[in-house]
Amino acid sequence: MPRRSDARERMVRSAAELLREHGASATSIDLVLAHSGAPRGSVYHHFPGGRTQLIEEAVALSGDFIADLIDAAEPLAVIDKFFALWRRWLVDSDFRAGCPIVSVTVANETPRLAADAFGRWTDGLAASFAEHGVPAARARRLATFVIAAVEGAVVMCRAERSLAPLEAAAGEINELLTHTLRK
Amino acid sequence: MPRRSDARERMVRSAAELLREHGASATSIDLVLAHSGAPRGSVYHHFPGGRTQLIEEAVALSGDFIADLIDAAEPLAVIDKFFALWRRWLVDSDFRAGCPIVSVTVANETPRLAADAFGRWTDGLAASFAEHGVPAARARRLATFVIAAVEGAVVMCRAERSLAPLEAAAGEINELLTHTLRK
DNA sequence: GTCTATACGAAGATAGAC
DNA sequence: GTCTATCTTCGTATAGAC
Repeated sequence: MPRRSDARERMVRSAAELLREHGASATSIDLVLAHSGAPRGSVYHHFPGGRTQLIEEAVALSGDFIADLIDAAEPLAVIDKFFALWRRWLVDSDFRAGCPIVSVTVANETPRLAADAFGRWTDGLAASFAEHGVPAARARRLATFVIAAVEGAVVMCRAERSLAPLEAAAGEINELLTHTLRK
Repeated sequence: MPRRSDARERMVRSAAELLREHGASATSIDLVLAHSGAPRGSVYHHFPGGRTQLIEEAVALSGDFIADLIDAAEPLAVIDKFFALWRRWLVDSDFRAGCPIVSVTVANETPRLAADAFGRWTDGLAASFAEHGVPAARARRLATFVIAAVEGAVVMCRAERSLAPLEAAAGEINELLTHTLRK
């Protein structure tokens, strides 16, 4: 028995995982409880805002996690880590899990927080490109493009149950960046 | 009053539209009925397979629609039509509607038909690239990459309520293709 | 912080009348 | 082809005891 309950944190983490695997509308309180093992009785104690608050916190957590991953110096190293993360999530879930931010966006839930996450990722990647000789405007366009390509590739990987689309994106993007970044 | 009922077709079209705007899990029979104006009483007459069959037909219809659009000769013309379609769908829906195939994929509904749709789009685009001097293997990788980038950009556009991500993808892709295709 | 009980609506699906 | 129940399950949310 934990010294103090960690049910709240487990619920947020479960919600984030369920968003990735089942989509936003299917991520119900019941499913989160079953997945996290948290007790029903304290849901509205921990989340007075109900399901909405729970989803919002899961989106914020997921956005932060990837934003932190992107905040590194070397652009090509950042890209590598980015692709490695998606490769792992896809394979570990047998191609059932994708991006939680995409899940809430296509369900038109928490659009504000989704835009926030995409914005921070873009900022981080663009800064990394800019530090390596790419003009600011192009750096931002390139960062947006890279994130879009990866997100789209992840969706295609899930449908096709194969890493091929992600590897296609990795190949094309590496080639593009090799020619664009100042060495 | 129509000579024979067109309720069935209206339901499939409504389902496709609702998939784009509300996601797969939220596209309920009730919502389709309200949107299409079709009568409740004949749902299981037209769709003995219930909601599953209705969603499947909507996915197939949407997949066909875009596959037909892609089956054109000139690669750059195809890309232009592809981007124009998404631009229009995003703006006309005030950034609330995206790709129905993405919707069913992130909800893990009808994965077979989703893979089918992506596959046909990829085939069409790759064939177009190959006819213009791109080696077969690269043509396929490039086609996958382009579709992934567009799909990801559409999701980002919805979150940010802006066409910027789609225009970033359009710019980068046009540049890439200009250098890759045989003139 | 956690429990049980409960209210209420929406969902998918079926049965039988017309 | 369309109608009106009706069944069952699941969803969010609240109330009050412990």
